Amino acid sequence: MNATISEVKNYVGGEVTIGAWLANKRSSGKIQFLELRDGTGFIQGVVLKNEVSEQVWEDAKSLTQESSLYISGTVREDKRAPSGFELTVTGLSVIQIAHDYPITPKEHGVEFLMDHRHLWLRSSRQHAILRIRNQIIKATYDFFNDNGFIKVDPPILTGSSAEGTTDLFHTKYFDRDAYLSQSGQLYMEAAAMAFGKVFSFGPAFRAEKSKTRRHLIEFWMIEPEMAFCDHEMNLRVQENYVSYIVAQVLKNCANDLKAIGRDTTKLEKIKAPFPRITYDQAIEFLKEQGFDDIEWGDDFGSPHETAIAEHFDVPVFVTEYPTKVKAFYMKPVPGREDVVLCADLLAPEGYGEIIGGSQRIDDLDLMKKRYEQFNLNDPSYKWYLELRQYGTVPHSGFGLGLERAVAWICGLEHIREASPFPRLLNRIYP
RNA sequence: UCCACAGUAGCUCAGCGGCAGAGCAAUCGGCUGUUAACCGAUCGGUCGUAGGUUCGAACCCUACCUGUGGAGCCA
Repeated sequence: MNATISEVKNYVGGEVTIGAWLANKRSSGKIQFLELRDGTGFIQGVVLKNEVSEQVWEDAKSLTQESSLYISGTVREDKRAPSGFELTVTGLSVIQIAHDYPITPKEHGVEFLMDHRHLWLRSSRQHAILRIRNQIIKATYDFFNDNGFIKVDPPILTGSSAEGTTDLFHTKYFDRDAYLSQSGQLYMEAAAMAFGKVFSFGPAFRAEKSKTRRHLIEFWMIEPEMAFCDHEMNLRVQENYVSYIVAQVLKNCANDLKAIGRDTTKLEKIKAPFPRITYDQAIEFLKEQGFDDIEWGDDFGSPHETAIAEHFDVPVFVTEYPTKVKAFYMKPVPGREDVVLCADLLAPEGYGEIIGGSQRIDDLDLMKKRYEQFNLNDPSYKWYLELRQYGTVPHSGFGLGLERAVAWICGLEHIREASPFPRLLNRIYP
């Protein structure tokens, strides 16, 4: 019977054949222990010299780390095995003997592992992280589909920048200039005016020389946008969504969280509603904490964000930032033009901003004024202004960085492990 | 772009002015319950690159290259 390692528990006492790689091997004269992996899990195969043919014994002896094979054996429950099951080997067929596999069972440095990312993905730790990433992706699709959103995909190649602040990757669009998208938000606003509630999930590119544990050059972003939705409703969607993905990971990835040593008691506290503080209050708080390098009107630096987030053990919304430090499309707080209806969601444990969101300007005249202020009268922005011209409505949305969420939920030291093939400053290989 | 730290065997590191080292990996041998197995042996080097100081440089100095951490910017 062909089986995967994850299915082996259904065949106790029976004989199975598994396609696998050799993760490690320990031998002892007349007994060999083969640590096998097949992508679904790990199992130990036990080869006994006086119970198998000479050929099987010699083939087992020839196996090296990451050699590929089909292996047959009898499934047995065993308390000594980490998974509870072992395979008493009856036969094996070598596909390929691998020579000099670079990643050994000992420790390695970051540079070496990143150079071998295509092989590093085979390790149990990377497996656990990427399975949790997959669970977050699945939970994202489920959450938005179950709440009346439809997925609409914004373009990746664009003729102009969405916010004008960050550096974009430049490319050619036949004989014209084009850029890789840093955000699909403006397009999602158009989609929201067509479908009501929409979300996107796709790659974003930022050509910034950022070099920290929180930054990727290419990352995946989830960007919901909702018509007839104000700032307050927007925050509620955000806290419900984040609580949902954390709950789904806790429910469905217990083994993976254990494999990477995540303290799940910290995740169990992540339940909506989340605390909120205004920018005004945050500035006051920072002054009390002894920060003298920030004044009202400045955007927060990393140390400021960390100080605020450390004060809470759940994510915290910082709301109503000064108009001048935020994007041109954010709606001012009624009766107070100097701050806008926006919020950043700061993750606990120093993981920084995982969501940025706002209510958007719906007033045509105000948006025209912003176009003047931000010099957006280029024809490529005309369509965005027209969204306010033909049946404008209050609307809001946000963007969540997938890898930052993965890094936080997994408790990773660095965001690079949250992406299968991370693009970092000076690294586009493999 | 700026600041800090680091490049020595395939990998992780020690050596810090006087003979180039260890553990792991690899290769060979031993062991019937191993879990990063263990034990013995063998193999393994342009000390990042270029220049300088010195009787003598892996070690001190200068420049460059590469990497890592951080700042700014952001999700």
